[in-house]
Amino acid sequence: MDNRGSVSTSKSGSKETADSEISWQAQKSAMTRDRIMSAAIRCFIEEGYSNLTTAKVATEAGVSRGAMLHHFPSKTELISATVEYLHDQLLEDYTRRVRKIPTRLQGAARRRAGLDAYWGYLTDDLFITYHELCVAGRTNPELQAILEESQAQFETHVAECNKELFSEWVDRGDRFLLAMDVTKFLMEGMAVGQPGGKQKERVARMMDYLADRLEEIFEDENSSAISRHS
Amino acid sequence: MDNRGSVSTSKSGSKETADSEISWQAQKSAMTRDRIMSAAIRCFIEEGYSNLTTAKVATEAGVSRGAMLHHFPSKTELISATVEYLHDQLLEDYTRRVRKIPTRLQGAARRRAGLDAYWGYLTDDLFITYHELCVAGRTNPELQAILEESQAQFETHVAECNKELFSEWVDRGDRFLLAMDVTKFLMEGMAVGQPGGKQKERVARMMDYLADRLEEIFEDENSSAISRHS
DNA sequence: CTGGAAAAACAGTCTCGCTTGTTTCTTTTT
DNA sequence: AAAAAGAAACAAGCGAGACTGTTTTTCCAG
Repeated sequence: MDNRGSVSTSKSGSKETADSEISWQAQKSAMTRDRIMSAAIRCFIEEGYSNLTTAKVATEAGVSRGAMLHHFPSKTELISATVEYLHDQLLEDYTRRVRKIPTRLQGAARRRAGLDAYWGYLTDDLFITYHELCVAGRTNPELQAILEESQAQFETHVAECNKELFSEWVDRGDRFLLAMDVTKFLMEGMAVGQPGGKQKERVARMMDYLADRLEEIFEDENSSAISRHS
Repeated sequence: MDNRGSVSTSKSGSKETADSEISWQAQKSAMTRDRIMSAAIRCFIEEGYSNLTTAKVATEAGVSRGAMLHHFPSKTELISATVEYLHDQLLEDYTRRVRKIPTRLQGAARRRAGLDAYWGYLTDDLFITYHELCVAGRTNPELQAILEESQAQFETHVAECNKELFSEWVDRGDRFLLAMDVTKFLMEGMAVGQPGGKQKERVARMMDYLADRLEEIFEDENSSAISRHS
């Protein structure tokens, strides 16, 4: 809830009340929390959800178990906090990838770059971890509750990003939603599905196919190709 | 390896050597093994991979822990055997769903029924469990080894089934593979992805869209709609 | 300003419960 | 009688969280 992100380390003077807004102690506390949550994510990535222990996280973070238990009284609270932290990281990651698309790209090329950005996001360790947590959440009510909250929030944010990326199409109503769903499901399927052979070629071909379909969805003239079922 | 599937329970007489091929004791042993592996799958479904304990499986199977350890000397061996068992169940499940499609359905209607069958398969508990195991396998080498083996085998089998279902199209080479990949990735994406709101409507719309695209892929006349990138 | 009490951050140890796998014993089948 | 199946008690390891002690920061009385 109180999201005091990463703090700047202005630790030199002890008495200078320049940053009197937030006390030094609170800054230090926030830094430790961040270190611990980052460590937890690394542990998730390395060993998976089921093999996570508080001792490993503490070691990875470079703090004692006692210190960690001070910040996160129970394992559950640690995981909860880490999920929220991960959620923020994911949002930032996606946003960064979208922002990185050069503005000179326009039209179809820009949209294609958007697809590639999304693919990069989906194949990143952060998303893999997120997906793993979702799977674990199926049999863990409290985890699921946390995830559901951030999921809705995230989908909204992605929709915002996409409205910006595909500004030409936002007023297309149903078609816009259809295009977003096709993209989401198809690419997530490739990202989380069981690889099988020749993964790279198949993905490349799918991306081309998908790009074509998106352009097709928004072609006005031939409406028949979009929905025979209406 | 030695796959003595489910055995028929002809337990009445003790001295009748009608089924002298396989001894009664071996039958009993196989039955107990099956009971235990089924119980393990139920435990996977109910509590997930990370919460599985040998004690729970034994209770669920209605045998003592000692008896279970007699058949499966370690937890690892239990899981290995269960994964193979699950793999067989999955194959059977998919085959049964495909076989259930009435032969009177032909052409597009038959293909659409094939999609629905696949969707049923993907949303069944068995597949959910399988996917969960795949996720867990990421950080568990020996589990991954088992899964990889059955994965390749499974994909081959599904391809066989599909050649039967879509016999009109098997000689289309690339397009057939493309169609299968689109189907696989899109539907798996819907099945394992994070639900989000209005799941049912979105899935229904996707299924219609997918069905149309498949028909489109195999339309000969207008080749331009299939691949602009060539 | 400043000494010191209060509070927060941090560290290490201990215990309890859970899970696994071994061992020993009884029952059933051959 | 021998071998296999099944049952139960036992030992060992591990992880979570409680507990106790130490250091650092804050804040206020003097």
